[in-house]
Amino acid sequence: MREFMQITKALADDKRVRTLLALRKGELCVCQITELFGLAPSTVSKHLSILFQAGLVESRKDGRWIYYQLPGRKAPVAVREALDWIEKSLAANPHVLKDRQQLKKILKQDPADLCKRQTRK
Amino acid sequence: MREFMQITKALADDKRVRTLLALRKGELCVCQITELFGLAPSTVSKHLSILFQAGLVESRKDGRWIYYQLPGRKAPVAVREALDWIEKSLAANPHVLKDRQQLKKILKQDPADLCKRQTRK
DNA sequence: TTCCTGTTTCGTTGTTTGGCGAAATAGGGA
DNA sequence: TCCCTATTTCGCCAAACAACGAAACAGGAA
Repeated sequence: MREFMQITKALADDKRVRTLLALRKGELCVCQITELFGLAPSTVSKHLSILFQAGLVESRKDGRWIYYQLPGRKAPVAVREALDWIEKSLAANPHVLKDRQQLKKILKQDPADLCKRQTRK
Repeated sequence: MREFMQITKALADDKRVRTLLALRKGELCVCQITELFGLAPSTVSKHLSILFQAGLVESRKDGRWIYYQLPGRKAPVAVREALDWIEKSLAANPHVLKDRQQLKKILKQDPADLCKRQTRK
């Protein structure tokens, strides 16, 4: 019950749901997600921590960079079903499609530049 | 997006999730759910209103009594998938089984008596 | 009509949560 | 070693939220 409620609470914020949808196409580092939403890096980090603790994302460290991705096939049923549910319900949503367009632009840029701009703003 | 987030927010509270699971066996009136959780009637009413606005429950009026139930087959996909997800993830959960035992006892009592006791407490 | 009662609405209170910026952490590179 | 930088942690604030009790709202019964 506790674990399940951690998932539902993690999904009760649109930024976190949109993060999961953005990760469908592959892993992203914190600064790329930060750029997508226009939030402060610390805020995005908190969101990712909540998703992580619910088991909805995994993370991988590469030097100074931390990449987040959707969990693999061995994830708990509750997690897999949740991700399927989101996918089915929102795949065609205008807001989500807009995010994907925006993400395409972000992926063309150098992540290091994104980070530098974010810390100075 | 807005509608979907209404569903996720509605599910981000364990009383509301447990309410949906309690309704699997059939409709319940407010005072029966109130008895199940030991909350104030006004609190339960608010919870049901949130579930209703998210489309996760339907209601039926019978005199002074209002019965809540799970939505029928014509409910939106996002709602049906959400209910399936909850069912699959929590059907065997100890806490949920305990609720079901408690609900059995409640169903044996006269709803009118439940209500009277609740308003006086 | 006037009661009685199941439910909802309203106003208040204490807690949780999302957001930020500043400071701390961790991991290259000079 | 000492910087530089990507990310996290911490402390704070405002908004959102769960809970309650009191009052309002139905709808049947007298």
